[in-house]
Order: sequence, then C-alpha cells, then structure tokens
Amino acid sequence: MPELPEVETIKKDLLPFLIGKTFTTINVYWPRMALEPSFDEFCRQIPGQKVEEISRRGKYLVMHLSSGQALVFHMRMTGSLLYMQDFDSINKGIKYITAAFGLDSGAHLLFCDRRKLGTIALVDNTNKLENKLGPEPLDSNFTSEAFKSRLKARKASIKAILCDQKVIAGIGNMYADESLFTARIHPLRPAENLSEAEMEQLHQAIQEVLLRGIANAGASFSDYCRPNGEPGIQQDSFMVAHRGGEPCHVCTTPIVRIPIRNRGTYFCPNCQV
DNA sequence: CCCGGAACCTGAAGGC
DNA sequence: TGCCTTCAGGTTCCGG
Repeated sequence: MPELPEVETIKKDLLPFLIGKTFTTINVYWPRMALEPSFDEFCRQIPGQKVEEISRRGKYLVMHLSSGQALVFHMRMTGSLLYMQDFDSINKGIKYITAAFGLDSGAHLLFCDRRKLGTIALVDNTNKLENKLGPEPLDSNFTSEAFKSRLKARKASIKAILCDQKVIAGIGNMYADESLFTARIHPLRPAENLSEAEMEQLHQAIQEVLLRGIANAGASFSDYCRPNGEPGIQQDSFMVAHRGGEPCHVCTTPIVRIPIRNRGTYFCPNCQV
C-alpha cells in the first residue's frame, strides 16, 4: 500500500524518463478513476501536454504539465505505475491496467490497480490538495514543536492521529506502526496524553522510519512495485508491521495485532507502553 | 471541530 | 477440489 516512501520512490524512478516528454495518447479503461474534470475532458486535454516537473505531496504523486495544469495520482491500496519502454497496447500479460498513457518517446506509463480504487485528477491548481493535507513530515518546517501542537487536545488514539492526513501528510498504516514501535509508544494511547519526551521521540521516529523506507525503495507487501516492476525491500526491515505472532526483535515477545479504526495494528505489548 | 463507522473495490487466503 | 466467507486499508462521506 503506497505511503510516503513508496510514492517518493515512484517519483524518483519516473523523473529521468518523464521530464520533458509529451503525452501523445491516453486510454482510461476504468472511467471512474478519472475524477476531474469530466471523463471526456480528461481524455481530451492530456494529449499534447509536456511533463515539466514531478513532485510528491503526502501520498499523492503530482505531474506538472506544460498547460499549467497538474495531473494528480493516488494509488490508494493496490495501485501502481509501470513505465514500459515497449508496451504495444495489445497484451503483454500485464494485469489490472486501468489507464495507459502514451509518450512521444514511444514508451508508455501504465496505471495498474487490482481493486480499482486508485484515482487520477487533472486540475488547474493544487489548492484543493493543500487544503486537505497537513505538513510534510520530512520538511524542515515540520519541527518537533509543530508536531506537538498538532497532537494537542486530540483524544483519539495516537495511531489514528498519525494516519490522519490533515495532521501529517503521507503516513499510513505500516509506517504509523513502525514509528510507534521505534518510539516505544502503545498505539492506543490517546494523543493528548503523550508526554513532551514521548512526542519528541515520536517526531524523530517518524522521520527515521520514513527515510529508511525511502532508502529501501518502499515496502512490497501487497501490490506495490517500482515503475520497472521490481519490488522494494523495506518489508524485510519492518520490526512490527505485518509481523503478527513473530518474536519482537528487541525482547522476543510475540508481536500482537489488534484493530484500530478497522485497521490492522501491529505492536509489541512489552516494548510499547 | 472531533470522532468513529460505512462504502468503495476485488483477489487472496482460510475454513469446511 | 471447490464454494463460501472474510480480510486488506486510503479516502470520502455521514451521523452523533
């Protein structure tokens, strides 16, 4: 499930192949994924546009186009972007293609999504995106003080708060669990009850965990893969995420899985208090 | 504003 | 072997 490190990896992998290239064709096989503007306009306005820049905001991948518009991708749970030098649009055994972009280089960019929940929007500006997202956890302005102020008076569990994109952008289920393990904080603790020291530990843990995720090119537990089709290796470095029943790396206590907000949450009941 | 739960999706995994 | 149920989790919407 692509979270910040996975989307950052996709961005870095695509950059050298897409910058300066122009979309020549667009085929959308699952019309509901094209959110904005109308489906017809989406298909009409993209051909002829050059990719000038690619950025990431939270879990969103943003392609800045020559018209000044932006193409905003969200992978949700099972979406991935594949870059293919010689995709012939007939059938190469690639499954779950929901949209295919042709490029003037002859290559193709494929959006593949088993569960069809991923989305693409063609927007005039990213204001709407900015309005629903909190700060970037790896930006220099995301200070420990900024983090603390966002946890104040929040009664919900710290796990739920970490996954709230308006509090911090880009953290999802896996990296929230890893951050809480690293900071030795129990996921069910109400956010407002964390001590100053715990909030500082968690602030640092978030950055460590995300940077490691990026260095390892993301975690391929599910459908996520890099644009060249290869998996990331971060899943091998996770301490608790998706490791229910396995011994904790620190104390050997079995990792526990509980639901929080209907999300599987993994933690060490001995290390995290 | 804050919080929690349902809906959107469908392949994979597990039970019988 | 095969049918059936449950699970997976990011975002949006809705009700309290």
